[in-house]
Amino acid sequence: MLNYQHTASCKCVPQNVMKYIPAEIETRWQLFWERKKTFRAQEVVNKPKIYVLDMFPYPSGSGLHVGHPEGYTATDIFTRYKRMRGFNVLHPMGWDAFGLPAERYAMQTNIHPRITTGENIATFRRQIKMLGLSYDWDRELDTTDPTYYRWTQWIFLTIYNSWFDPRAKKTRPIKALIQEFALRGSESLETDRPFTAADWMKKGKKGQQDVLARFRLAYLAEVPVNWCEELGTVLANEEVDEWTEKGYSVERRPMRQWMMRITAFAERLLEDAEQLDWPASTLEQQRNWIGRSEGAEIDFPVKGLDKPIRVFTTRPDTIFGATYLVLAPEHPFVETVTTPENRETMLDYRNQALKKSDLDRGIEKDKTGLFTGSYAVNPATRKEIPIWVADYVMMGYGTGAIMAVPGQDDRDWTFAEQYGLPIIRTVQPPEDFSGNAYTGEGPAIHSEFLNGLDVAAAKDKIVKWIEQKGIGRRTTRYKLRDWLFSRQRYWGEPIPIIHWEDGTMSQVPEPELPLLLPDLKKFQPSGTTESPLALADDWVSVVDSQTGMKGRRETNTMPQWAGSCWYYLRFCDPQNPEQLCSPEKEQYWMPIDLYIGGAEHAVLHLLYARFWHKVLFDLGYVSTREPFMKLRHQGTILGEDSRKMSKSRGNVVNPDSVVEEYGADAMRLFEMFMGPLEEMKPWSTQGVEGVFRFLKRVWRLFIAEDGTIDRKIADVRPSEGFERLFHQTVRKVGEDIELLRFNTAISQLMIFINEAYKLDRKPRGIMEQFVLLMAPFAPHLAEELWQRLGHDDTLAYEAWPVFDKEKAREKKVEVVFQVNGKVRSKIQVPAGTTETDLEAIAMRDEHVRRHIDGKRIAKKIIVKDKLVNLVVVPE
RNA sequence: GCCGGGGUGGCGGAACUGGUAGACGCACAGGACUUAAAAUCCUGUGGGGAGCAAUCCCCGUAUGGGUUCGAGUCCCAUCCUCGGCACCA
Repeated sequence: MLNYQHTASCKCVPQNVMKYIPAEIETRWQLFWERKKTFRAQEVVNKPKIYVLDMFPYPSGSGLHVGHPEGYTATDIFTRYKRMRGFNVLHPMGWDAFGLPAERYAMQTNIHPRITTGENIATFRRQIKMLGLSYDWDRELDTTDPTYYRWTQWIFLTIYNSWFDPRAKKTRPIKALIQEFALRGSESLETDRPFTAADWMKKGKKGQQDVLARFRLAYLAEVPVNWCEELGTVLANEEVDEWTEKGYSVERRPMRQWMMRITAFAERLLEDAEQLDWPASTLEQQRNWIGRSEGAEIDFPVKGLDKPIRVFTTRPDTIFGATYLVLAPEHPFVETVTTPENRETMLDYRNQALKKSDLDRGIEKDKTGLFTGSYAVNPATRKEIPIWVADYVMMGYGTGAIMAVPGQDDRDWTFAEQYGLPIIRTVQPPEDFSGNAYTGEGPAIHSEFLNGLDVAAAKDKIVKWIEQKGIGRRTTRYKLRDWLFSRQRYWGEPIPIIHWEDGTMSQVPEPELPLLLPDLKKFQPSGTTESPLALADDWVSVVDSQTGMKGRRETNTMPQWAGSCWYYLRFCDPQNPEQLCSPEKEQYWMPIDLYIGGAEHAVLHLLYARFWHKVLFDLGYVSTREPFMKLRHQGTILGEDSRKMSKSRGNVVNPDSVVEEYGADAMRLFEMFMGPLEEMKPWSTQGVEGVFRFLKRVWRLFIAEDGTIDRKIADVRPSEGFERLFHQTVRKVGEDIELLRFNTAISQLMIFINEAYKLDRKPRGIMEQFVLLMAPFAPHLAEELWQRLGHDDTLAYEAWPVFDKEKAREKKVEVVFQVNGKVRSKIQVPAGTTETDLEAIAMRDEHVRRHIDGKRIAKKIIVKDKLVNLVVVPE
């Protein structure tokens, strides 16, 4: 049944073609594959599955870059190999097509982004098809297609309608929380503002929504954002660098924005990452980004105030050295603790700090700060310590307040020196220590009951003390912040929310999805901080048909990451009109067995997608904890001058011209032969010529000058040596593909060809099998040869050659004779020659004798099939 | 500064759990074919030295140490480089 769609033969082969002309062969086979749907994945069948995914591209106006085919070819080789090994392969491609460039182009030309996006996709599709990649094109998808973004919106609503239950460490429907509040209030949940069931009922719709917003996984909040005036949009912290590098400026301002509560998943994102087969550096980056740190929260009473200042520290053991407190400028206590005479300068200082982004604050080396005029009490020493405000403390991390311990912290030391604040060491530095703050290990000093304890023990003891006194507790904090989800753009998924005039909001009812983007007559920024959608009056204004209440649609759209957060799920069931993906198909195909894409997505895409996946997992829509089991990055391809490719340097290589000149097979082969997949490596035109020459050699080995199969390929028995090489080649190529080491697999194919050239008669059976080995790498050439060898079906599902371990074994091996570790002689012996025999041969060897004569043999090391090493000493 | 990856011929890169360093390709040189060139095929090619020669000797995987019969591979220190993070308390 499997091959029924492949059995028709292609009748259009011009049998007289004798030269290797890639353009001719390649277009013909690409057409064949397309017509026969050769690479269509089968629906759930009783066959091992494998899901191999490329990170889908943003179809930019400049077309495919040579970096794209690198990863795509790698997965293509892998999947073609797996098909031949009997796997049901899912290998799809699609377009991450929402994005700022199309919108900016629309603003300049007033051409709808849908049109430019469509054109760009057409270019990308053509270029990708020209490489002969074995995608199942029936599953092609486009994030800007309403039938796709309908489900992006659905997922948004699902997230909006969920909360994270810290007791179960799990996502639950918001309905469950509403029920709980109605029944028991907030009693079993930790919250700043607790309430009873009765309170809840009295709150009213708006009041209840405000409470729920504090729990929903998607929520609106007033947050300081990175606003880019030229782009007319906010940017996520992660995106700021990208745009500032391009020369855009970003300012800090508070805005009401949609956020996603990714922080609730920090621990799980960290924990579950341990199971993943990902590059160490990527896991490390994610760990870094999440930034877990263990420590304690401690309350410091404020003189003349009934509320204490709560600080977070990872070094509670140093509390006896806490000689002052520092609040972030944004800290809510700043106004209350600042004494009237300091008020004016303080407000001034705060306003300045607010304008700076975290980035700017980081760049400034000098620390600035102001004394508030108030004092707190160090609960350990019971001494009064001054409260300062300084912008080296960030509101977004910990509690936005620190206990400053200059003796053990470099930043605090610098600040303390600058403002003449006391410094007390509470950890004894080693005698030879000459620095300022000492952050290393050592016994506690000046710390009363902690004295003598090492850091870990002191931490333990002081935390117990703090908890006993009820002034704090052990906690874990994360650097990870909630994900700023809204963008002031037109070309993105509309957020399906309506804001009503009574201050409440509601979601667009599910049957009304997709909420389509309105057509705009003119593409221009709204002129306010809203997206251009605000200009579409008809679209924005809504009236509730039942109550007549007026409302406005949410005008923010989703970030580009949204569509790529779940596309891998849609590929499993791309046309399903009822569900984002049927559970049956999801269970069959997921998780992704191999995912290849750029390292630049190490934190952004890969973290966001994992987050959404976990929400969907908790709610039962997906069956795996993690989406991407094995991840690899392709290395950057540099220009021929070993520098980054860029238009300004004029070293950009265009895939179109490479394919035109050498063909897709040569392009594929070269990109794989350049070096290890993950490494950065320079382009080389001569290298392309080298692999092109190899392909021509393969061609000429099979095809005689008159275009028929070369008569040297005949039904003869292979020599033992050639047969051995063949079996070794099958083994090596198979192993290397499994390990994604394509460069060494190709070199083995070259070795085989070099040997085959030396033969007068080439055994047909082996040569045909060799064509199959070539197929994943140079599929067009392989198909062509396969057909000319008399097969009338595609080789895509031919069984991968098997090797015989016995036949691959070398019968003779070279053994080296060393004297004192230096190679003095080499001989050929039958494999398996015993140690005793080896020793005897070595002792007779004239080269060996020359070096041992007149000396005493102190030691003999003999390794079978490898070497004999004689250690001699002067007599 | 911290974390992670990596330094191998003229170049891209090979080298299994420590066991012949430089596979394969590029470039280069010589030869064959050709009127000639291109293409193609064959041979050679880490550096230095001795010899008419077959051959032999020394050095060599960033640097300096160490472990070992034996180190590109393991350990320590240093230098360089790429990537990430960076007032994260």
